[in-house]
Amino acid sequence: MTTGTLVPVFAALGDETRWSILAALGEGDASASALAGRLPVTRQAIAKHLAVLQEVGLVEPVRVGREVRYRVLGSQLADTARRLEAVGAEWDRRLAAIKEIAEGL
Amino acid sequence: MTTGTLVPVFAALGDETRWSILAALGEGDASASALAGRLPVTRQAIAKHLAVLQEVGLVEPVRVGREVRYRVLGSQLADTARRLEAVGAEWDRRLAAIKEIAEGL
DNA sequence: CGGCCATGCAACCATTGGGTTGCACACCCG
DNA sequence: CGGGTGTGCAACCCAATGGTTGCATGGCCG
Repeated sequence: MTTGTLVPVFAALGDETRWSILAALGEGDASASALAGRLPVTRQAIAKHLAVLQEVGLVEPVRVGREVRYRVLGSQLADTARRLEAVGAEWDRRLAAIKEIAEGL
Repeated sequence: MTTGTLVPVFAALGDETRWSILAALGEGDASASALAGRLPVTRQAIAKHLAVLQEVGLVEPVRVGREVRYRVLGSQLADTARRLEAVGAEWDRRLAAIKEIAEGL
């Protein structure tokens, strides 16, 4: 049910490079070029990654002079975590109920 | 840091079809063939998905007679959720600290 | 104990997607 | 005000992957 816009977020989180970007941003906002300096990929590749991260709301652009810094949004991560936990709990609950019925209790 | 074996789980969760499979399993264990009955994909496709879901520990095979039912493991989902939340909280904390410094407080 | 039914494996196809190079543009700083 | 620096856009490449069909296999159930 609560599957809504959740899947794209996981798709975004299912890439190692994206995590390095997020980790780097976790130490302070940075531009695509700056990130390209400390990661083993091109600036353009990073730009693409930042685009998908922004699209799912995990990151936010901030114009500073002529560059565009990106800020990681931990709150979105926390939100996703909560929704994920809810789904898992629901399945556990339902399966427990089924198991009880199956065991004839 | 805690990036360990987390990414593949998200990659697995980043697919709509896989979620339908998980949702279906959430209503009770089922075999690949049974799932193929209620989903608009081939049995073989489902088998592949079940393989990747099993590999990241989101699902568990259970032999029943000559068929192989699959059980969804909500606990793994809950665990993933907790780890995700921890990472998000960490980033938020660090960024808050940076912000304070930047503001010269 | 024989046939049916579910599984497993393999080859193949099309699309997505991460990555690159190259170029155009825009903007700020000196 | 001019050139370097940072962005954006486009074309292209290759590997991964979601999906299919087809066939082989193997184990229950009647």
